[in-house]
Amino acid sequence: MAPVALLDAAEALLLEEGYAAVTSRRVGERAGTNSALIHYYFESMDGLFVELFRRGAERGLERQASALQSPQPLWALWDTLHDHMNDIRTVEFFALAHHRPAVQAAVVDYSARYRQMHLDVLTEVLKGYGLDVDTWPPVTIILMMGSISLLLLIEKGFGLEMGHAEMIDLVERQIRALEGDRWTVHPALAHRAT
Amino acid sequence: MAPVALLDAAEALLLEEGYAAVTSRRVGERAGTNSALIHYYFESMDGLFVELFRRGAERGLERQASALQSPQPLWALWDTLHDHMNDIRTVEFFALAHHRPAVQAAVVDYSARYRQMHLDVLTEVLKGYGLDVDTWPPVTIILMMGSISLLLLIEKGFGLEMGHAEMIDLVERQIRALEGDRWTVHPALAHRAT
DNA sequence: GTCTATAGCTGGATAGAC
DNA sequence: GTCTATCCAGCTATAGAC
Repeated sequence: MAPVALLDAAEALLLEEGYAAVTSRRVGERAGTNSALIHYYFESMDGLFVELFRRGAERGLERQASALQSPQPLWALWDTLHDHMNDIRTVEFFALAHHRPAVQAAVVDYSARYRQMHLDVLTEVLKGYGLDVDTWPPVTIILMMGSISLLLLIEKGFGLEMGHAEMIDLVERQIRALEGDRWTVHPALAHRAT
Repeated sequence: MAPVALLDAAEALLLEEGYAAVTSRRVGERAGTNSALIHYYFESMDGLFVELFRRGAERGLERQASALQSPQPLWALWDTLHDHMNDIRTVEFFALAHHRPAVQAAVVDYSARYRQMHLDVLTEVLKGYGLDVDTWPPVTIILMMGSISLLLLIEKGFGLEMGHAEMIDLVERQIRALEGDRWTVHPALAHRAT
């Protein structure tokens, strides 16, 4: 029995029922074993949650780094952000971080690394497009795309879509103005949820 | 003993320690009584959460309606959104909604009412400012201000502020371009957190 | 209305056999 | 490594005295 089976079980529960359903008993049961193994491999539930977060964040970081090498990095970033599974994970871990300091530390750590990576790549790209970076600093473009897509996904998950079409249209018009029409979905994004 | 004391106790726990700390025992204890009264007044924890959400949402709706009557509605909206307490409430209830259908229904209901109210007021205001509403539909302005301020508050709560200064500066430059310099903080917002 | 007491679960974590 | 068994704590909800 490998610890990865426990992480997979925990992830499935997190996505399907929220973090409150991720209990040692249920994770053990879902992995076809029992709760004692969680403490053997991860010490505590805190350890399990942190490890689960790290695994997902690390995967996301690689996927985005790859996407940003696309000939259309803005389209590629916008498309990676539209991942419903990633969004649920994000919301659940934001909430978890509120009362698990170990989780909060991991969330902050990876959020900073995401932002720095986006910044490193997009600063050059946006300058290359002739964007006036004094008026529109690259980090604001990143923050806007991230915050808008997060809110839209949360609301959509609740069945609330008032203004979403207009918002998506606006963002895509801005991207188009900088980067031209979207050509193809980057291979690294081909699996993304709609 | 009035049920409002139980709501106050529940609210304090929610803001201080997150929704996981809002248990019938702790709410009763904090209100100086016991858990049985919660079931007497609210039927169940679901009932308590829904009522707590409604009370906060109703207050917020009134406060924002009042703020939007300011001579500078955009500044007023931007300022009301910068309320840290409201933000914690929002995040906690988003997470709660994920596994309490009764809470989700209330969240969706009030979110739609907020958006509609913002839209009713700002559509006229923005047209009055000469904004090109075909390029920038009012609902997109509302969604952008809401999503950006939410993400900034979440991150700030975690101690992550990379790019925040630039983002705030950008938003405030856009508001200034439409509505001029901020003059005074509207009275209805004077209590807001920084 | 408000209390105490308690039923009935479910949780995290550990001890100890194999 | 993996299991069963178990401790102890916490939860929601209800019954019944006052």
